Parts: sequence; C-alpha cells; structure tokens
Amino acid sequence: MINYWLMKSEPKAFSITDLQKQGFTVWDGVRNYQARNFLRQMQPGDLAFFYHSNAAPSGIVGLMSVVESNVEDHTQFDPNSPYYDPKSSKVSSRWQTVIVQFVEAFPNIISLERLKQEFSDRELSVLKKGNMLSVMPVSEEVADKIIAIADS
DNA sequence: GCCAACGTTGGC
DNA sequence: GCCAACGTTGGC
Repeated sequence: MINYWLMKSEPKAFSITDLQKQGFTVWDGVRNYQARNFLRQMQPGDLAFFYHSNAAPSGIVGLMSVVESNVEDHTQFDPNSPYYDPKSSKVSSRWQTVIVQFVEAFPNIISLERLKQEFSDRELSVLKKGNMLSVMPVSEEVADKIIAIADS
C-alpha cells in the first residue's frame, strides 16, 4: 500500500527546482520528533507533495517519491552543520530520514489560498493555524484531489 | 520585519 | 512534573 505525505521546504534553502536538477536528495535537517516519526513510517514507493513554505506564494509545487527509508541524517554528527545535534551519537542516533526522488513539478503552484478553498484543516493538516510540522501524512482521498487540481 | 503559535529546555 | 523563558516556524 502506498502512503501519501507532504513535506515542507523553504525554496530559498531548497526548492522543487533544486530537486529537479539533482534528481534526488537526502531530506536532512528535520529536528522535530513528530516529523521524524512520520519520516520513520515512510516506505519506498510512497509519494510526497513538495510544499514551499515562507514563499510568495506558499503552496504545493510538485511531487516526489520515496526511494529509500530509514536513512541516517548525517548532519546530526557534523559540528559544522546548523543541524548538528551534540546529544546524538552514532551508537544510538536520534535523526533518521528518507531519500526522495523528483517526480514532477506542477505547471502551476497550488497556493495555500487555493488549498484553503478546497480543503478543511481537518482534511489537510498543513492548513492548521500554527502548524509547525514540516512532514505530515495526507489521506489518499485528499492526495487524489490535489493531483486532479494539479492536472487541471 | 512582525508576531502568533508552538516545541524545547532547564530551574526548581 | 510543572512551567517560564527562550528559540523557531511560517503566514502575512
């Protein structure tokens, strides 16, 4: 069974265009336990919507697929990384993530404003006010609708 | 840049 | 275990 997800990134840091150029990426830097727990649940073949946050406008800009799960986030061991976690050790590491592959960039962004018109914050938790999760699940029903909007 | 909402930390 | 202080996220 395929599960659907939504993953946020600030395009100034890493955008859908960057992912398209690279083809795939290690989704590192997540330092929130709830988001990490979702990353741990991901399986190869799962699909994830790429969401641009802190953008003009913010919204869903494309689709990617999970190619490898339970991947070590090496930035936690790197003292020079902004994501360095001195409390983590290689024996019992705290932060795991996934490798994602570019699938498509939508011809038009599905803006946050549009998403709010189409879905309630119960259907799509990224719409919840104050939601700071950078990784969250999306139901199959909502995912199908998002893809239909992207294709229209 | 502002600021509301939230998660984390650490003193007690 | 409580909770105030602090840092971060992210829409606007």
